[in-house]
Amino acid sequence: MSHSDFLLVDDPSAQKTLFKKGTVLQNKGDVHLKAFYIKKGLVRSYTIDSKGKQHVFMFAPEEWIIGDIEAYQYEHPTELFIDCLEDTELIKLKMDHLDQDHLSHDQLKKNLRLLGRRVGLLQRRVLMLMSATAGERYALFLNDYPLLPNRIPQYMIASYLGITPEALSKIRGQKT
Amino acid sequence: MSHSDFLLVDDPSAQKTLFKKGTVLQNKGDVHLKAFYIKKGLVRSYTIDSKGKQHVFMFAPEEWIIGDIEAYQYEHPTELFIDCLEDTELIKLKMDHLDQDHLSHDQLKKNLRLLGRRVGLLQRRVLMLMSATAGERYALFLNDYPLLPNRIPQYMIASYLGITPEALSKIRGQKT
DNA sequence: TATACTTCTTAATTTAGATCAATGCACCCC
DNA sequence: GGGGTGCATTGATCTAAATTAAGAAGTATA
Repeated sequence: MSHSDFLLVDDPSAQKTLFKKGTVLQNKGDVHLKAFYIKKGLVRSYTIDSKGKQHVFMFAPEEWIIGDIEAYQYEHPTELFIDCLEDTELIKLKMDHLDQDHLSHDQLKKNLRLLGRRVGLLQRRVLMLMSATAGERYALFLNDYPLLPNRIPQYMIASYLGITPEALSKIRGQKT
Repeated sequence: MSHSDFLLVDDPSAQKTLFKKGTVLQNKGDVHLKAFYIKKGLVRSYTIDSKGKQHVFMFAPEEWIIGDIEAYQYEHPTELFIDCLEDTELIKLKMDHLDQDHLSHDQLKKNLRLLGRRVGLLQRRVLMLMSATAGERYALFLNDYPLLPNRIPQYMIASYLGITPEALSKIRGQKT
């Protein structure tokens, strides 16, 4: 599940930078988006719906890439906020690093594998959201990301799972 | 939203075939999976959960590609059934058509764009499943796929949206 | 034409999880 | 050290949608 096979971090257009916890990397409505390759730290993306409620779309720890591929592909302003949950060192990448002309055959193939894994992850998430109860969701999360729970506040995990913090708290309580 | 830019249908390894409505193209547990490019007709993929309930993962009408990229990427047997909702003419593709060595630079780039769109679609679906009410889900579906509802039984649309057929029926009733 | 599926609708009941509300703990900083 | 502010827990209520159950309407089969 690691993204360490992503080599484009050597891209000359890349700029490596350090951000404090809480820094907002992307706001809803932004255009000309970047993607972020996380060297160290933890970043998340989320939306705010019409009722003002936050929904975590994904977490990106070390070696992950985060960004709004949807907005890039369909060429509209992003719906996603992205911010740092920890002090984070990351590399900003141009979104078109995926399919730029100058990329080598091997780089394109690596990117295809990367995107394929992203599709796989999202497929699992969709099926989970359609069929799993709150308890099952948390179990799947623990299974998929055994190291993350210690680093993320529970209300954000709940948001990622599509349940309320209260519901998650109850599940964890009765699970002993 | 069309996939007409997918040119690999000229792949010499491709075999074009005709299937009757109801034909099962893929069973849960299958390995060595194919992908299917739909020339004419309508195909769907779905899972059956632990309680025996079906969940439609996606519909593929003309010019779409369907297959289990998740199982291919992570190299395990598929969870998805795939079957024909109409008499269907399709082209079977090897799964590694995505990143095969012999592909040209342009073909790789086309495939990247294709996968990028798939990621975008799934992102929207995830956010929808996390935040939208039953009514909102149906409205989004009508908006995204204005032509499909006439071709698909309502209980399958409900399944795709993550709601029951009864709930969808009520929504449609009071929407006049 | 009759018979049997399949799909859709409608209504009564139940339930998982949301919402609302109160309390308890940690950390912060000033 | 005292007073916030943010987060987790617990319990009481509420609600959207699931479940259950019946029947209606359409379509295919024989």
